Amino acid sequence: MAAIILVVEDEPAVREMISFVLKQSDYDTLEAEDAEEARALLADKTPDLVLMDWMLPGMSGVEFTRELKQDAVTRDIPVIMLTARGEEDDKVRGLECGAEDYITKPFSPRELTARIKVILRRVAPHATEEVVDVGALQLDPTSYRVSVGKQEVELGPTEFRLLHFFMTHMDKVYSRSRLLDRVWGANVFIEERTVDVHIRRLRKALEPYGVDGLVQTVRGAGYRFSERQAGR
Amino acid sequence: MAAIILVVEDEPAVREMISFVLKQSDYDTLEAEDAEEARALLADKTPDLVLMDWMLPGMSGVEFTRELKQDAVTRDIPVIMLTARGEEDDKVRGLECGAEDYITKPFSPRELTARIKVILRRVAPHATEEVVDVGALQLDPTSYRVSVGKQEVELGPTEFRLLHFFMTHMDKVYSRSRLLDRVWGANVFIEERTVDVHIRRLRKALEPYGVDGLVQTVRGAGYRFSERQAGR
DNA sequence: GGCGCTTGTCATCAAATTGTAATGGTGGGT
DNA sequence: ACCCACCATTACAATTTGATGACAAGCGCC
Repeated sequence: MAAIILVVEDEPAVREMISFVLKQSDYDTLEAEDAEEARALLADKTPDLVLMDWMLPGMSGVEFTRELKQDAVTRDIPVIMLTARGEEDDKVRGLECGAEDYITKPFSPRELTARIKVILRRVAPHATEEVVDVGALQLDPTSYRVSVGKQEVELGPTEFRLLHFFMTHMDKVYSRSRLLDRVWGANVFIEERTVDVHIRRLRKALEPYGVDGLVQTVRGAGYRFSERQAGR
Repeated sequence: MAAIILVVEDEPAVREMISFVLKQSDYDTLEAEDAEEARALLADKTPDLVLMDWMLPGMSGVEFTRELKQDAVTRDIPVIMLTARGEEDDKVRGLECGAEDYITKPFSPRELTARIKVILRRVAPHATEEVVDVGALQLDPTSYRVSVGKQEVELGPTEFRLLHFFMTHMDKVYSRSRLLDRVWGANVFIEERTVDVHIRRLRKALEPYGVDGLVQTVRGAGYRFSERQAGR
C-alpha cells in the first residue's frame, strides 16, 4: 500500500539513484526514460506521483506534463519537476504547465523525500505510510496493524484499505461509487451493493472493541467516518 | 561496527545523497566539504575508505589525495575519486596521485557500492558488523552464526540473509518484491513465489527452537518479523 | 566425475477473501 | 398505518493467496 512514484529521467545513473532513494524511503517506483515509455507505463499503472525531468529526449518534460494535465485520467496525479540549478525562469514555466512542485538538481535525499511527503499528504494521504490515530483506534500502514488500545483488530485486506481510507478522510460522506473508485481503484466494475458488504465486515470487525459507531450510514448519500455521534 | 567511509564533497546535496546511499548499504559515513574539514576529521577518526570529489574549494581533491598518500598514518586508506563525466585525462591523473579507483558522476547506487565493495574486500577483508538480538534469538553477522540461547541454529546462506534483514527491520511488512530487492539484491529476476519457499525454510529452521512465530504472514501484503503475537 | 548442499521453480492442497444474490429491516413521507 | 426506497445481513460459490513437498539445475569440494 506504499505510494507508487513514476520517475521519468533519461540519464540511467540519475534515475537509478532517485529510484534507490525512493525505495529506501518505502515508496514503490516505476521508471521511464522518456515520455513514450512513461505513457506506456501509465496505460495500466496509476502512480501516486510523478517525478519528471525537465530535459527529456524527444518530448520535453514540460510538454509531457502539460499533456498529463489535459488527460482526465492522469490530471490528478501530482508532478514534481526536476531541473538544473538556478534557472528561475524554469521554475515559473514549470509551475505554469501544471507541475505541483519543483526541485533543482542536485538535490539531497532529504529534500526529495520531504517534498514528496508534503505533496502526497495533501493529495493522497492514504498512500503515505504514517500511523493514523482516531480516538482509541490506531492504524499503522507500515506494520499492517490495526489496534484499539492494546487489542489488535483482525481485518481482511479490503477492510484494511477501507478503514485506512476512512481514517484519512474523516467527516466526509462518500458515495458507494466514490468509495469504489478510491478504495478499490479506478475503473473497476463492481456492484455498488458490494460496498455495503464490506462496510458490514468492517463494522463487525470493529464491533468487539466498541468502535463500530465510527462507520456511519448517511441515508441516500453513502457512508461517513466520524467520531461525532451520528445525529439526526 | 560497519566500515566507515569519509565523503569529501563540497556540494551539500551531492554529499548527502552519497552519504544516504552508503548508510542504506550498511556503511557508516563521515562528511567533509573540503580538505581542511577532512583533515580535522582524520585527526581522530580513521575511515576505511575515502570518497574524494575531484573539484574542491581550496585544495583540490587530487592534491589532497596526494597529501594523504604521503602521510604514513593515512597512506593505507583507499581513495576513490569522484569526477565529472568524460574527462579521460582526469582518470589518468587521478590514479597517478594514488587513488585506488575512479567514478564518473553521475553514478548509480549500484556502481558506487559495487566499487566500494571490491576495494574494501581487497583492503579490509572483513568490516565487522554488529550482533543482532531479538528475544532469545541472536545473530552474529561476522561469524555467520545464529543461535537461540545456547543452541545453534542451522541456516542456509539465503535464509541467513533473510533472517538478518528481518531482525534489523522489525515490525514492518515487506512485500515479496520488496524482499527480493532488499535481501536478494535489486533488479534480480526471480519469481516472487520463491520468497514463500525461503520463508518456509526459515520457519522450518526456527521451529525446533520455538521461535518460528516471529515470521508472520500478512495476507495480501507480505511478511513481517515481530515479537508481538500475530492474531490468527 | 561424483557427492552433498543450496536454490529457484512448479504443482498441488488448504484456507482466506471477495463479489453477488437473496432476504429481511428500517425509516420517513404521506 | 402503509408503502417504497434504501440499507443490513446472511449465505454461498468463485477466486485469490499462501503453505508445502518434490524436483532439477548449479556450485564447490574431494
